[in-house]
Formats: sequence, structure tokens, C-alpha cells
Amino acid sequence: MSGVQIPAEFDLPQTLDCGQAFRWRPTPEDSETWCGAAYGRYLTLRRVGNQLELDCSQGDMDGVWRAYFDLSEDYARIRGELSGLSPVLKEAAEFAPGIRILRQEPWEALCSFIMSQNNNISRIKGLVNNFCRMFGGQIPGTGMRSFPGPETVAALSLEELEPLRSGYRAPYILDAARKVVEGEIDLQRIVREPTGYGREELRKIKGVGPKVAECALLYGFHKTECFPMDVWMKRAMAQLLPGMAPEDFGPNAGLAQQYIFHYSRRHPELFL
DNA sequence: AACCAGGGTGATG
DNA sequence: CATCACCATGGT
Repeated sequence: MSGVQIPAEFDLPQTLDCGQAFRWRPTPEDSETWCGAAYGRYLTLRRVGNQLELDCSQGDMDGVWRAYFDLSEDYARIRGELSGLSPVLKEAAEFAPGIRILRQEPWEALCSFIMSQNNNISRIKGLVNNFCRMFGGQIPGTGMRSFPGPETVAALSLEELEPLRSGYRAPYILDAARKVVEGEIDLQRIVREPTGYGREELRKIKGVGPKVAECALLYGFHKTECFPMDVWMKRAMAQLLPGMAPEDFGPNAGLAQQYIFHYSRRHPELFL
């Protein structure tokens, strides 16, 4: 068990339940404590006063979770910069100032957002969790399974994938795994190269268009200028920020997008 | 029953 | 380049 001084701008529900990751949930025993898994590890965490408390070794804290929760980034500074771009964006940021952009594993983010297409968030959560339960490896000492790696998925047949009930997305999932395993798409190179390279590469996968690629790049490759435009964002941009385009938000457009997305979903009455 | 959901593809103007 | 039917599934 280890604790860290948390940055002011870090709220667990805002960050873990804002639609960027699909495996985090409050524990049944205590709704303030969240649990989930990433990088093959299970974790529970909670806010205790001004501290963030993680049930993990110091080694995992420094080697995994500090990066995963992007704890070295100054979100107060970024929020300030974004707030200067538009009064509406400022208000959206003030509504959920504790949102952070997680650094998820590239493959998990890519695969999860392939499953997300034309689905609602609650069903995406179900799909992703069933996917892990059916095909992921057990995490020792927990009931949780890790997100199945591309090698595992590439070895599956459509028949084996059918019980997942992912519909027409099943062949997309297999195509992504196959292209990654065969080296046709190099995820680690996408991490290193500029964003444009990743946009081109990811869209070679069947079922990966502009929106899914943008989500994978933002959440799985930490390409922070990416700005996913889904149905909510199209409505929100037209209604709340008319005349503004993704490029107008700069190198941290991805966080601006999360502020707007979250704000819009929590204010559905704005779009009647 | 019809419509929607963090869309993409392929065909057609 | 813009539009559009269609895609599988589960929830209203």
C-alpha cells in the first residue's frame, strides 16, 4: 500500500468514469473506492483527505501507476490555458476540473474503441469486461482478468468470439489483432512518431475510421492534440462552440474534448 | 415497434 | 467531397 500527495486537479469518478476507460468501477463495499486493472495489474484506490491512496507496491507506483494517471503533468496549467480559449470551454472545465487523460496501454485502447463504435457507454463497459473475463489471463490473487493481448486475440476464431455478442465488430477485432501480431502495424512506433503517422497506420485496420483512431491515439498513445468527434461532440460543438474546430484547441485539444464531452453528457437538457 | 448508441464501409451523386 | 443504407446487439 502506498499513498501519494495528489495534484489538486484529480477527481476519481471524473477521470475513471468519463468514457475514456471502461474497466474502472466503484467497489461494492465502498463507493468511494475504485477498482480496475491495467498493465496486467489489479488496483484499488481512493482519496483520503488530500492524499491519493493506492493499494500497490512502491515499485508499481513508480513503475506503472504514476505514469498511468499522468501524475507528472500540470493539469492546473493546462486547464488555465484552455480556459482562455473560450468562455464555454472555461465553464466546462470548471464543471469537472478533476478530469485527467489516462495513459492506457495502446492495444487495450485501440481494441476497446473498436468495440465502442455505434454502442452506448454502458454496453461498451459490458463488452470490454466480458472480453477480459472470457479471454484475459488471471491476475494472481484477484478475481480480475487482464485485458487479453493481441497474440491471444489473433489466435481466436470468429466462432470463439461469437459468445461475446459484439456483432459486426468481431471481424474488426480480429483484423486489428492480426495486423499487430504480424507487425503490419507497429504500436510502439506509433508512440514515437508524430500523430499523423498513427492516424494513417491505425486506419489500415478494418473498422477503424477517424473517430476510433482519434480515441485510440489520445487514450492509448497519449497524443494529446487528438480531438475525437462522436455524436455527442458534434452536437456539443454545433450548439456550444459554433465556429470552433478541433485545431483551434492546440496541443491539449484532447483534454478540452474531455471537458466538453463530460459537460455535454451531464447536461443533456441543453440538446432538446 | 421504432429509434438510439463515444461509427465505419461501400455504393452512389 | 457529401450523402446514405446497412451493419449486430441490447436497451428504451
